[in-house]
Amino acid sequence: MTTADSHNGRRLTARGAKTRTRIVAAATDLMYVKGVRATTLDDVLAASGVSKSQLYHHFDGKDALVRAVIDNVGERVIERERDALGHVSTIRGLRRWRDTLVQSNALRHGAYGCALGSLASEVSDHDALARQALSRLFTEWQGLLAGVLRRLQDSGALPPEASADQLATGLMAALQGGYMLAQTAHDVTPMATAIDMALAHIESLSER
Amino acid sequence: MTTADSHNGRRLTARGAKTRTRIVAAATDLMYVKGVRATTLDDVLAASGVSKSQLYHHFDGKDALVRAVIDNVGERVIERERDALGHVSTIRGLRRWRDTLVQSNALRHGAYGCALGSLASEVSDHDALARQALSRLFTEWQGLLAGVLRRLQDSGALPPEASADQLATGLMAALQGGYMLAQTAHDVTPMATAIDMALAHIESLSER
DNA sequence: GCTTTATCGGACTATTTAGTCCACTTTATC
DNA sequence: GATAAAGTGGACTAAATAGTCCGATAAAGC
Repeated sequence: MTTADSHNGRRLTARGAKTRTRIVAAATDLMYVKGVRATTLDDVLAASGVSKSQLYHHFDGKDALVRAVIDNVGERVIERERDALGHVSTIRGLRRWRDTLVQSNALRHGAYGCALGSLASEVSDHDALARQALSRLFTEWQGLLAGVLRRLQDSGALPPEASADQLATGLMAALQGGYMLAQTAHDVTPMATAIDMALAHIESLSER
Repeated sequence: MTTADSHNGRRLTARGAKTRTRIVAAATDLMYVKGVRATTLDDVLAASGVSKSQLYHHFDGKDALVRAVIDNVGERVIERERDALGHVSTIRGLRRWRDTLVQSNALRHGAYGCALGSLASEVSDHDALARQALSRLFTEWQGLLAGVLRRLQDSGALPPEASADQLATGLMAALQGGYMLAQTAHDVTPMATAIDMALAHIESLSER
């Protein structure tokens, strides 16, 4: 993703790369807990212990930094989900995936929501490039879910006439909507209930 | 809801009430399309044609104004949903409700999301009072959905052992998650798919 | 009418925040 | 080691923005 760095063709020394990473890491954390707009560049500077000129040396401005954060969060989420879903081929495996997400969100009482989803709702109506990047990430994530569903079909645990893509969309919506309700209620229960309903539906398709 | 007005015990003349309404209406519109944080008080002033002293005369500050906007949006959404859901007692009625929401959102290519959901994700990590107000509104909205489901149970269209409350939570999550995915993709399809899956699940419970 | 209170306009202040600039240091390359 | 480019610190600027204040008008209550 080249949009995030303001100096594409430039040499980047190990020292520079390290600073850039520090900036993005600090911005990622801050924007997750405080929100994008509430996180000021000075906040990022203070948290990363970097000077202002460095930030503008590595990024064209706040929007570019936000896009770098999106890339960073996206990479981490996709990697996490690839590990969690890449080889799942049973309903039970899908339930274990659910348990992991719910328990991890329960630790914070659902307070911060989904790392990607929070970014999406905050950034969508401000920066079209960022919105598109997030859209691609959601698509990729959904693709991982669709892969699981197709493996279920291969093993006969899900009828072949079911649309894996549509079910994946529904499952992702349940997950994201659940995150949002949990965040608003400061209670993880609605998230768990929502995913459970989606999984129950998928499971029920093979029992008819 | 008394938290929104800074002068609770005070007299409020018809003129004053009108001004207050104008302010809230303008703020509601702006915050829906621009987002809460991106909407400045000067924006609200310009859009409502009101002076700054008036805004501070009626509200303690921006947070109080946001809470008034939440009350306003909440009232309108709940009233709309009460009209749309209050007497629904069939699956077909539920599908008509779905069609209305999807079509209305399709007009804007899903660009702005759910009026309540957008507020929720933006405000939750900043103002606890606002978050709680939104949480109550979601609960009330879900209650309307649960009412429909209970009427389905009364008429035998849904088995009595199903939990109307949990299904309502799942349906609301599908709706909100769908709104969010549609907003990110600028395409209403994922929202339609997500609600359809939730409705298919509800429908399937009576066919087993 | 008279008094009080609500309503109003808009200039003003203080602060925050994104973004600029320049002198200086480190690192890579030949 | 000389030179150029990357990296760095931090003061500075310009603009945006929340919030204050005061003088004035309109409305209400007696």
